[in-house]
Amino acid sequence: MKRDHVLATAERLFYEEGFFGTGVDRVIAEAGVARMTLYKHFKSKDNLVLAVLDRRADAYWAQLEQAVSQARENGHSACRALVAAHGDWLLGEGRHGCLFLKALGEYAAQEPAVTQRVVAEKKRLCDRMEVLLTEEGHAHAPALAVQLMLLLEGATALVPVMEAKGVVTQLRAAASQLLEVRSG
Amino acid sequence: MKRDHVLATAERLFYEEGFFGTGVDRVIAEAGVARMTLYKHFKSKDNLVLAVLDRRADAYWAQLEQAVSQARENGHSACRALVAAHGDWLLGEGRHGCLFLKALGEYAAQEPAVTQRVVAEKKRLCDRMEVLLTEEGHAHAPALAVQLMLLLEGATALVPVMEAKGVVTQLRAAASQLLEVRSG
DNA sequence: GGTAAAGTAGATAGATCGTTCTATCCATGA
DNA sequence: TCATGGATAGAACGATCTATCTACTTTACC
Repeated sequence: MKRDHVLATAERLFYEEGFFGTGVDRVIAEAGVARMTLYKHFKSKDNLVLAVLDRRADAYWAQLEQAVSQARENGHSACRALVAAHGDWLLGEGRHGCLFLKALGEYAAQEPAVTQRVVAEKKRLCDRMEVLLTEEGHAHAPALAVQLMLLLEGATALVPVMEAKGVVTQLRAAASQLLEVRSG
Repeated sequence: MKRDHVLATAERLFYEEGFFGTGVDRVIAEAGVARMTLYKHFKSKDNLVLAVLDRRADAYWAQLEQAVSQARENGHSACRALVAAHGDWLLGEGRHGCLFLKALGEYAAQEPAVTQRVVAEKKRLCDRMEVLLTEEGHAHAPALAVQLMLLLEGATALVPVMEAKGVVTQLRAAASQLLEVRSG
């Protein structure tokens, strides 16, 4: 299907050059499809943007949940696995920061659907973290989940402007420290 | 001067609605000045963007350094004061995240001067933190500075999508924990 | 082999973008 | 009083934007 090819191309361009900075002409040129092909699958650019966010979230969560499953099979901490998987994601696909926050920054004042989608995405991650923390017997799981979110989002934000490997290293170190103190 | 009024208006609009999302027409309309007044003070929109970043940095650093000075006068930890001041900044002026990273997201692929400016800004904060940590006798100051940066940037990134007061509360709590462990 | 769907190229519309230009207004100080 | 210079409104430029339309070609399937 051309649909996913357009989607993949749009995701890459939006991520590298911004949403407003990437015109529809650019997307179809790089995807090598006709303009009407794009508008057949997505009724507007806003619609395409939302579809791109969904695609990105799917890939991210697939990587995260696989790491969590694997940790469970090996009897390792799922929380640590999640943090580590986020770090891996950043090194592999996160060079330009968080696509969701990027979308929020450009569309917040103009497209409520984007705001809603981004808020839901971050809540999902925070909730997931909280569940894992609770399962592993941490006290104050909600507060600790927010603290770990700070580290994850901080790393995502800094990867574009600092040395990526160093950022991820310190992400793991700091998360370890926050997890140590309160765990049994 | 009209210059600063244009600058203040542009800063607000760029921050709330994005750089590409805010046209020059919008800036001059909200500032209540003529088009040529803007172009007399700023030779292009890109130029205006860079000036807005400088203005924003000035306000941010004034607030931060004042807190550091005050902490020193009272014999308190300057590191903690810096973290706390960043939290205060977020609650007051940080509703929509980091203006610099927002600019990076929109202009990175297109205007190298913006990238350079943003990288320098983040480096400045990290270096400042490292100096304060060293002064207060923390071991591994460079690594710890990055870890605290993760928390600061994470809080900045999350304020737009989560409850702001909770985010800042956990920022302080997590920073306390990272600072406790290694301090004498 | 024929039919229906999917994709193609390209023109087009209408809006908005950043930027420049002109012509007019109004304040200040000599 | 008059000149100078900054600010004004608004027209205009070419470029670019999203979106639509038409007409033609390819693909896939019964």
